[in-house]
Amino acid sequence: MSRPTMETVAERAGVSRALVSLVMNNSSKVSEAKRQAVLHAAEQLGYRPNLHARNLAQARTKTLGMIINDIHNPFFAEVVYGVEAAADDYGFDVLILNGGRDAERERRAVETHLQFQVEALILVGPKLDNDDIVRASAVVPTVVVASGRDNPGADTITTDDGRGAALAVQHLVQLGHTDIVHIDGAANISSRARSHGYEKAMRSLGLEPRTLRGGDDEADAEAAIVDLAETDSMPTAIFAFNDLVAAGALSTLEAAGLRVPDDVSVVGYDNTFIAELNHMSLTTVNQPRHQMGQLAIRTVLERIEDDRTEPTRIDLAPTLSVRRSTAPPRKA
Amino acid sequence: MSRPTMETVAERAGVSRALVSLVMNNSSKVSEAKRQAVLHAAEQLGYRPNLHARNLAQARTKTLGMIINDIHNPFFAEVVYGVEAAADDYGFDVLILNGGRDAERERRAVETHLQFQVEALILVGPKLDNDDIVRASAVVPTVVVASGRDNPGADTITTDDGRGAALAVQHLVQLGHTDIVHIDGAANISSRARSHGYEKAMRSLGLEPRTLRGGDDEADAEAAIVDLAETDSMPTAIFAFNDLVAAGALSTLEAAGLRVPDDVSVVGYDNTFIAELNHMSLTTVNQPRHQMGQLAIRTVLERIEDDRTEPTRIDLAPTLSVRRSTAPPRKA
DNA sequence: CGATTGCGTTAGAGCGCTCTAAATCTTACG
DNA sequence: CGTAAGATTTAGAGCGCTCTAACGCAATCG
Repeated sequence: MSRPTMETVAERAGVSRALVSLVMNNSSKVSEAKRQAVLHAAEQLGYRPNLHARNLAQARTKTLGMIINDIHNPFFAEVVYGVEAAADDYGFDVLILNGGRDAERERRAVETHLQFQVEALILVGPKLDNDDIVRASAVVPTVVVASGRDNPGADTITTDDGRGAALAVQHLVQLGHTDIVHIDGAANISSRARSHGYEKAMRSLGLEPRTLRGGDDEADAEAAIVDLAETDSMPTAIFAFNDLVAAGALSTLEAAGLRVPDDVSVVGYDNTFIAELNHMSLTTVNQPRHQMGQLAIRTVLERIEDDRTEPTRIDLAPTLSVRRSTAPPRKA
Repeated sequence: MSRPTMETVAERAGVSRALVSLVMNNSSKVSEAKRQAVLHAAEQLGYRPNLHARNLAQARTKTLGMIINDIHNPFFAEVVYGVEAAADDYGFDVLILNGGRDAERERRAVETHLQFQVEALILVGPKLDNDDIVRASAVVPTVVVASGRDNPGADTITTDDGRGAALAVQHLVQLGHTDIVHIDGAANISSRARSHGYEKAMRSLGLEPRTLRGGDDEADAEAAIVDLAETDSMPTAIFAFNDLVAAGALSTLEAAGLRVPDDVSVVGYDNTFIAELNHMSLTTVNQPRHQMGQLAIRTVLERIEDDRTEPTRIDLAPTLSVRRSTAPPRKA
């Protein structure tokens, strides 16, 4: 039961194949009578245009390829929504491929997208290295979202991680904290920028930074906290690399008999929905993810249309979402 | 700078277009010399096969279309990984489209996939109604994952929600609870099955079920809990429709001055990663999501190959993940 | 009334690839 | 040395669609 083609529809409607094509692309120069006839025939046959044929004939696809670092990570979901909304405005389809936190898989995903002749590539938090990105952007306009690397050749949309870290520090200092420890993101791409921001902000306020090695999830916070507890050097506030690390800190602090925020304040990063959970109620740094997604599309499509060649770099301002995990330090 | 085609490669390698095709599909009947020549030429030119042309010529795409209810929801992510792993085994690409919790968007996504000539449709927790599903499965083999409806014409992979609810009840009863309230999922598709399972399990153990209206996220739990507190009819255990509702219950109980699990035990459903967070540590019902994803692919591909026509229905067994939100009731 | 305009419609080539059938080249053997 | 069997390679049609150029026809005009 092979699917009906334009030919079939044309025959049924008693017109030529070309006319059917015109109707399908709702051209204005088709008589109402024929248009109806064609639409009716198409309806009856359950006709559906074959995108592959169309793409081949048009030599363009109106399709964008997006690769998400990890479909697990709710941080990226919001970006996806932003991307989709904007792409929709421009009449582009967005194909999503899951990177699965693995550079090799991402590389294959890029290949698949290129074979699908996507008109642009949107890489959300890619694991790919600079070489891969150069290679990709040589073939097709590429935009990288939420990854602060160089991304030579590609457009880049980020938020200013240094600034975000500074916001966290400033908030804590305003509450009266002076002893603030940072648990970093270890090898994570954004880790450097955030810890630099933290350190710079601390120093500029005349405070001594203390950075401990963390990681990218809950378990990674534990060692750091345990260490603080054992060496009796528990600060009055902790600024964690991301919400998951912060969540880990929350549990471990509690297990050590400390209360948040009474004994220790905790700030996260990313404003994922776990920060929002009432039971967590985590003060955290927010990135305008939806907007980042939208800007990614605008930037890259503008590149297609105006064939700009030099890469653009947009760095948005983060904001702070204050919740109940931070409070003034207990009076000593 | 239009991309190189087979023609270009053939010319460069000094062979015919057909030979290039053979090499690209690594046919065994090509001499090593020519193969090298072709590969080399392709490499130099940065040649990449055009999937649209190939699909058109082959009249098949080796591509599967997946639609996810909501890319936000981490519950679905694991299913995606299962699907991808299995599809990979069979050499199929999986295109993901985001349903965005909206039936209309899903409908458009189905249309897009069909125009891409996908060989099968995988609907993960669809919002579509039965009619839509019938219509889709008339065109292409379709499998529905994690939605307990009829799904006429389509294959269905679910876990037994009734059984899952029973597991929760049995666990609580074994701990010694007899006063167990269920907060349901309101209009949610799986809500009926879970609350029925709960009620049946309660009765069969000689206990009186009490079901309150909930919803599908955190906020929805609040009213129910507040009601229990105000009418002074707080049970010793609560079984929530899903983890988010359970999380809502946790917060609201705490706000009311009750401790979990000391005063009240709480069980969730879905075993999303928030249940796993140490700070939550929620006892919850687990669905074998990865396996569900894999089975979805197997089922639907088997359908393609063996052209089976009657729909299959697979109902997997849930399990219980016991964590720290449940404990024996306090001695009265 | 023949020529002109324009609208609506269509023929036909071509997009990049696969696939069948046929052509060509080797090799082995009597 | 001739030839048949294999092993390689290639010509050419066709996949379903778009797009350009050209065609037919009715209305318009001098």
